[in-house]
Amino acid sequence: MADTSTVQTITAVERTAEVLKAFARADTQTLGVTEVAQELGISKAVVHRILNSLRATGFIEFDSASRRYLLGPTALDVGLAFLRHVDVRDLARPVLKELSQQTDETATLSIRSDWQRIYIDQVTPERELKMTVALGRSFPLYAGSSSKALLAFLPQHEIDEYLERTELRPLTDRTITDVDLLHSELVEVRARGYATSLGERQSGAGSVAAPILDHTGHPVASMSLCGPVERFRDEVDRAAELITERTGRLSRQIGYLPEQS
Amino acid sequence: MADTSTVQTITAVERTAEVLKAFARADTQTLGVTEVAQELGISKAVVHRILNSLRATGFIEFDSASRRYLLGPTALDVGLAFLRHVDVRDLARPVLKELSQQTDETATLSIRSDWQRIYIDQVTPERELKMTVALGRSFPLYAGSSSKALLAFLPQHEIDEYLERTELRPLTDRTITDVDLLHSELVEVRARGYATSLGERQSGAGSVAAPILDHTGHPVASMSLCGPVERFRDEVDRAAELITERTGRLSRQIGYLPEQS
DNA sequence: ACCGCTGTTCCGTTGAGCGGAACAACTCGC
DNA sequence: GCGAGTTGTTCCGCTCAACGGAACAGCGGT
Repeated sequence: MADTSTVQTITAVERTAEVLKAFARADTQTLGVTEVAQELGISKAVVHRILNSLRATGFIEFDSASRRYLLGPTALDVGLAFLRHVDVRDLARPVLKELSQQTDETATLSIRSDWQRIYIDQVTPERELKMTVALGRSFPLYAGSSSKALLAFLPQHEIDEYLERTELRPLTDRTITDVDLLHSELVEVRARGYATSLGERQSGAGSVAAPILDHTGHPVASMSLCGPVERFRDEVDRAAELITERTGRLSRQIGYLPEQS
Repeated sequence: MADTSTVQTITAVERTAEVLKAFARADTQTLGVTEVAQELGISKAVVHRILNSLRATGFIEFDSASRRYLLGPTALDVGLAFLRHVDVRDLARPVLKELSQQTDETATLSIRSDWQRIYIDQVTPERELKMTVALGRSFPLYAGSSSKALLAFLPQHEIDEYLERTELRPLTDRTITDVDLLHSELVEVRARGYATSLGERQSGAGSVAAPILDHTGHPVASMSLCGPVERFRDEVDRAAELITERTGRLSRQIGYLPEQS
C-alpha cells in the first residue's frame, strides 16, 4: 500500500497540480485557458474553474488587460517553505549510513561556516581501524577533500578573494600550499564533480568528497567517505562513484536543477 | 465578473490550495492527516486523498517512517517559476550585490502583492552579525521601510482606502499605530524619496528603502538596505543616498520619466 | 494487553463537477 | 467597419466521482 498507484486520489487535485506545473514549465509568464487545456488534454471549462479556484487562494493571478493567468506569490511562499524546512543533516543522515555500510568506511557531512568548514555529522563502520572526525571543529577550506569540494563550487570571485587573503599554512606535509596549484586543483574538482585527498588535512587519512548544491547552485554542504590511507587508496574510484551518485540526488532533492547540456 | 466571489470554482481545488498553504505556514517540516484536517475543518478522508494526489505529482512527499507528509521539490519548482517570471528581479540583482558590497549590509528587494509586501530577493554580506529576511513571506504595508516606500508612492486615494480599512497592529513596540502619524510619515517619505525604519517591523533591525517606479509612476518594487540597528543608525544617510541613486536609475530603465520641474 | 492515538480503507448516497455547446468579447485582416 | 476566427466565460442536464461517517489497522506509550 506504499504503492502510489493503489491509493485513492482525487482527479481534480491531480489536475490542479498539473496546471501549476504547466505554469512552472512555461517560458512565458502568462498562460491562457485554451493553452493549458490543450497541453493537459482537459476541457477548457475545467481549466477555467481550476484557475479561478487557484486565484481565490493566491496561487494564480489574473491579468485583466490580457485576460491571461500567471503564478501568484502564494506559489513562492509554499515553494520557499519547502526550503525553509529542509535540514541538510536530517536529509543526509540515511545516506551517510548507507554509504558507510556499503564501503565499510566512515561517511561524513560538513557545512561551510563563514570561511571555515565544520563537520556536522558522521557515521562510522564497525571495524577496529577506522576514521573518526571531530564534529563541530573548524577546519580551513583549502585542505582535505570535504573542504575542497565546498570551495571549488563557490563562485569564482569568492574563491579568488578567499585565496588572496588566506595564507595556505600546511597542516601536514601533503597540504597544498601553492596557490596556483590549488587553483588548478579546484578547476579539476569542479570538472569531475568530486575532490580527493590523501593526507592533506590529516596524515594517514584518505578521502573522497562531493558537494550538495542548492537551487541556486551554491554548495550548502559536502559529503565525504574517508579511511586509513593505506587501504583507502584502492577504494577512491568506487567511493567517488558512490558519493557523487548520492550527492547528486540530494542536490536535486533540495531544488538543484543540473544545467542541461 | 472580475469579482472573485461570483466566478465558478471547484471546492476540491481550493481545499488543495489550503492544504499546501497549511504546509507553508507550519513551523514543523511534517504534518499529519488529522492535524491538517482539524486546522482546515475538513474530514480526514478528504485530506488523505488530497495528500496522496499531491504525492503522485511531487508536491508532497511521504515519510514512511513517521507516516507523515511533507512538501516535495515540485513545490519549490513552481515557487521558483514565479520568481523566474518577475523581471524586476533580474534587473535588480546586480544592483543588490553592489549595494550590499558597498555598505557591507544586507540588500533586499520587495514587491507588492495585493495589499501585502513580500521579499523576492536579498544579498547578504559576509560577516557574522547580519540581517537575513524571509523570502516569500507576506508582511503588512504599513511597517518597515520597504513597506512604507511602496505604500507612500501609491495614488493618494489608494493609500486612504488602505489605511481606512486596515488595522495598524503593532509588530514591535516601534511600529507606527497612529493613522495620522503614518499619513504624515508617508508624505515625508514621498517628499524625500526614501523611507527609513528603526525596528518598526523587526526589533533590532534598521533599514532604508526606496521604490522602483514604472512608466505610469506606480511602485512595482522597493529596494532596501538593512542591518542591526546599533550600527545601522549611523549608516542611514549614506545608505539613503546610495539607494535612491540606484532605484532612480532602475526606475528610468523600466520607463519612468521623472516629472520635469 | 490494554488504551488512545494515529493513518487508511470501505461503501452507499448524492450533489458537485463534467464537458459539449452556446455565448461574449476581443483581434485581426480586408 | 464588418465579418471570421480567435479567445475567455457561462449554461445546464447528466452522471459518476468524491464525500464523510464509520469501521479497520498499526503504531507508541504505560
